[in-house]
Amino acid sequence: MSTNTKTLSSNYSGEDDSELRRGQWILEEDSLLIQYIERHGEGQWNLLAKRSGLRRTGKSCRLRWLNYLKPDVKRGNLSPEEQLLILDLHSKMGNRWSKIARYLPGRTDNEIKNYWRTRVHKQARHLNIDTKSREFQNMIRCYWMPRLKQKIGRETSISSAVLNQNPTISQPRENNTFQHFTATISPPPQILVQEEINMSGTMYNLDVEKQNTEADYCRSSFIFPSEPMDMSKTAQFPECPPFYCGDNNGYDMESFNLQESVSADSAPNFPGNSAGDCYVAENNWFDSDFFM
DNA sequence: AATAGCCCCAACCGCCTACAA
DNA sequence: GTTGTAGGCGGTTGGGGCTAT
Repeated sequence: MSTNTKTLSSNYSGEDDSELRRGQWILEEDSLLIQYIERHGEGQWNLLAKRSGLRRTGKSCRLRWLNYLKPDVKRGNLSPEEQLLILDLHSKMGNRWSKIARYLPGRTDNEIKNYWRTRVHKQARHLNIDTKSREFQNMIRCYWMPRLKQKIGRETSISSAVLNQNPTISQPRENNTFQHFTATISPPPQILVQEEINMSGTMYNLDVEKQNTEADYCRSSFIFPSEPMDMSKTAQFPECPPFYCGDNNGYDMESFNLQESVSADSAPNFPGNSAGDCYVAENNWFDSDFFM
């Protein structure tokens, strides 16, 4: 859904000048905003709203610019790597969308929040689990993230195979290879150093207010076995362990299917319950340092 | 083909904190 | 201490597109 395709509405020029406009932005408004920012820069949003000729609140102008018009805003579906990073960062930061967004260049806090509320909450709904519950968070860590890693690993091996078969093709340094992703993703600038977290072999300094129990929990060995992560092992992942892999809806989100796979009641048990621990441990899916 | 229902997401609101004047 | 502004967060809304019937 792009509001960029909208054109001047019939009643736009005829509206009462004293009234603030609301709702979808139109091309003319976008142009006005862009031109004003090109001349005067960002900031002073209330002043901008008055002087630019836009009949919008400063806040609305700011949101429109930051979430949509700013040149470096990335459009389109989140890659598996981005999804994985969101899931991981959310497990550490909680709903600190803007902070999470700093680790995903070009993605906005609103986009990440929408992703979380639509895709992730959807899974929780299907499983009849509260997203704030430990069960759901462990579901994400034990199944969802591994599946994303598996997907990333598959893509990597496929692209490698293609390259091997076509040695004349020059290898692009694309972000759809997990190795490249982990090697190049950089911590956001100007982040306060409060906590160091080793993520994918890179030390990140996360501005985490609370040293919450989730972060501690993430480090627990039964969630992340202690053996070093070997991406080649992703091929050993069960193709569809208790998951239903359909319903992609054009996104990379793997879905859980309550009926066919696992329900909240029958799910492998989580912390404090050995069944789930064993399941993960036996498959040895993670490395304890991989996302920490 | 029509339409009802669902999904996604841009945009909004209200509240909050931080900071400068 | 007060006020105004910017920015962040959580929740919500509404429109457009898609899908199932």
